Amino acid sequence: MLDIKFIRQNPEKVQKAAKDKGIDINVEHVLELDNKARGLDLMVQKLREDRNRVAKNKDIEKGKEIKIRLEKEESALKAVAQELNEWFLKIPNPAKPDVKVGKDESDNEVIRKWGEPKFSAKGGPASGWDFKPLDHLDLGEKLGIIDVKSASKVSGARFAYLKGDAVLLEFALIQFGLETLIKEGFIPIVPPVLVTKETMKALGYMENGGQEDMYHLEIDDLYLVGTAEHSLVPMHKDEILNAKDLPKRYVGFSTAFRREAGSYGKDTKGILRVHQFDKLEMVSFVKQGQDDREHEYLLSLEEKLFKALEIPYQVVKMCTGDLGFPAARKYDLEAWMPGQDKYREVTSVSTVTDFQSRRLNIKYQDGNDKKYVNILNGTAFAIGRTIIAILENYQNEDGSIEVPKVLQKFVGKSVIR
RNA sequence: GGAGGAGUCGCAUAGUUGGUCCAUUGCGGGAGUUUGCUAAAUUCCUGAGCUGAAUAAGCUCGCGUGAGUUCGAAUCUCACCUCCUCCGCCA
Repeated sequence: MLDIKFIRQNPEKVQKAAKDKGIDINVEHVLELDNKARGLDLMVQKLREDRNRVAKNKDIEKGKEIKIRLEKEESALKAVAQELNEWFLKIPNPAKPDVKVGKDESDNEVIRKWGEPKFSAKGGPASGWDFKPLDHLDLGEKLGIIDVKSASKVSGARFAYLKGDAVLLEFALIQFGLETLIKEGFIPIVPPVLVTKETMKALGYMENGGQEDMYHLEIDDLYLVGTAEHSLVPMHKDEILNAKDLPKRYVGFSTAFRREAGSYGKDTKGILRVHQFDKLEMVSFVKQGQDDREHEYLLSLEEKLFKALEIPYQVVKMCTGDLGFPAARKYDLEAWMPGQDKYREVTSVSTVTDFQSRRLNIKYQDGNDKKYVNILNGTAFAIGRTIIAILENYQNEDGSIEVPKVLQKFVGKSVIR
């Protein structure tokens, strides 16, 4: 949610920002409702003033008269305020000025690359590789560490069993990620994975069809989180943090649940796109105006982790059309995946500025002022996809897998065979 | 699931025969003054908004949430939510 004052003062800016994100809203209509609500509010306040004065004088007759008028105005105000709120919440967070205006992912920009893509079709055997790489599912099945078939019997499509050394890899990634981030001062958290509808709404993910991708438990009206962010960010709902305690950084470990509605037929092979996967997620709460710096910091940590794994990647900066509703800027880190001969998204880091903290009412006390915090979130490891990248990049001709050096002490071996 | 108890302006507290409560006090936080420093003393400010050029003045709302009773509710009624204690069940 934006500051209504900001919308009053910059209606055309807000309108354009929504358009850039491909979201259809009518700012003028919102301002009309706002105007109407303010007029009614003024009248209601005046009547209440009269009422209070009359009550003090114990003028019962006059009080009765005011009461009737007040009830009428109050219900009118309530109706307008409700309609206003409905439209108001549909206004997306504008992108930062440095974000490129674009329609969809085809307009995203690759801003840097790291590492030499192995097994690249372009470089091919010429670059020293004399066998054709397998994809993660072929490797995983050969090694007996990924089982999609059994999962489909038990749970349906887009689920998987990780077995044996894949499980060791998962826990190694978690340990390595935690070790790295705890050194940076992050507080580790295991959060709830079920949250209320109010929480999801407050996060701004129920707008524009966002609820389509979340599992909903009807009897209890609870939602399964799509990422730990969904329960980490609202942890401080309705709180006033101390400026001294900022920045506050958390690293959460949880399972993420996604319906993947609308992605039928896309990435159906293996565990690239599944309904359930585990994830290490970073969330930062920072002071106003410090989100840009924090954004670069979180991105640098993501890069640090993948550099440590020695997996080639590229950093992609999202254009306005690919940002999502609450984000003001977003970077994806795409790891090289030889099985597909392309880079695929493995992490994502966004600043939502004060968009979520307004709805969630998370402030900090800075001197005498109470200000809304800026919130950022980013992936440390999406475990499943990181395992894919490891299997495919570290494969040998015989189908065995070298274990990345930094993970060896956690896996307890240097080769998976 | 059952029985009790409780939810007050960052934290902790006072206030329930309805009417100087537009809510007490302490701590924390902020601004200033004083003492050479550390530290302490002391004054003022410290819920959210609205009208307004205004750091002038005034007003409204706010005591878990939402309804209701009333001329008037933190105080009365109802529903709901959350937390605590005990019992039952269970990883």
